[in-house]
Amino acid sequence: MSKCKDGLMHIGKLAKEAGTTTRTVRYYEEMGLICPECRSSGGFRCYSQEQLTRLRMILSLKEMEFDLEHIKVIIDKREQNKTAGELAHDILEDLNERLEEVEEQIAHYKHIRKTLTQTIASICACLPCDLRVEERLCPACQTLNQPTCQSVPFFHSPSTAETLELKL
Amino acid sequence: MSKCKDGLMHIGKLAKEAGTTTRTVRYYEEMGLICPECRSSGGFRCYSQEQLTRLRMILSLKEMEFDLEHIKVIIDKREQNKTAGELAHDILEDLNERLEEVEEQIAHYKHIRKTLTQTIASICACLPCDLRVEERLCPACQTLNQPTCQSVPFFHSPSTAETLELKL
DNA sequence: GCCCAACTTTAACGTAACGTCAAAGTTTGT
DNA sequence: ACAAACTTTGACGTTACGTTAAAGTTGGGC
Repeated sequence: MSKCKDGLMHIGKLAKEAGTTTRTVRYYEEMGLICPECRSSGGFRCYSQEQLTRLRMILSLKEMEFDLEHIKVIIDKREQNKTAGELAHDILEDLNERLEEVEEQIAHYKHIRKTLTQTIASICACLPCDLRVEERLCPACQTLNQPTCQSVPFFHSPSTAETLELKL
Repeated sequence: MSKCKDGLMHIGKLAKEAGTTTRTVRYYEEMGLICPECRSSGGFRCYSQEQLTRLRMILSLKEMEFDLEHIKVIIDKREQNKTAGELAHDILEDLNERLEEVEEQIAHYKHIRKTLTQTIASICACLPCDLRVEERLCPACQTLNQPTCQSVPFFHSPSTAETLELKL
């Protein structure tokens, strides 16, 4: 298997151990997130367990969908020689902020889900219609009330759509 | 105000009416989603109400976060001269598929939320610790059980982290 | 008819986080 | 010493526009 001096490893091993790709590791290096311990005489990157730990930390933060710029800020805080308590205080701010954003994402997608289910329901009403696009509103649609008809313009002539709220 | 012949409008008016930007409209044209009715003698794009309706439809689909390629497929279905019922059937497939994706998004973010709240809880346990990074695990952390200690490596020496699950 | 403000045109670079070649050099095992 | 497997740097592609920039067009007022 791949050998490297001193218990160090090349980029492929590092990536596999952390469950990511070599491209990702190189990109993180470009972004200043991680840096090899040294290079082999031929120029290969060599990493220690310390780098592996750091990479795993980065990936854990990425799972929480922090952007790389933010991750950089967060892991750099470790080097600032604060006490664990101070560090915890700082990091908790980031985590709580992120938590709020995630709550917003959940609310956002719930809103989309609502729109989708409503639209689906109203379009179901169009299933029995045999008219074609040029023929404007079918009688069934004409008798339906506003909310149900919101999706109608999608199927019928645009000229009739002007007076309707376009939900789809 | 801006005038254009025949009740047509230039791109700025169209964008404003639809609640978007001129750049977006031009981009959609590039992508083949929308196309001006004609051009003025000087080369300005001129749009009719029909285009406005189409643009609004596109934007409605975008609110449900369909990607543009998919939106193109969906709105092109209107031109296929099917009956409204057939069309409804087709579109419902797209909407239901999208609905499933959205459900997955919600589940995904709920998972992240869970990870975040757990991590926050465990890091709170580190708040009273006065030790610095070089000093390895503090006594308090050593006596804590596994789940609570998962976040410790972030604060302490990476060399101690090897034996712990890295959650953060 | 002329002028100017407001609008529009095309072109092109920037974004975020990598994926995916490509061509050339390195390690490693045999 | 040779080949397979790995690594290197470099560079373009992705999505849906935002943001200048430089130059041309419109429309209204005088």
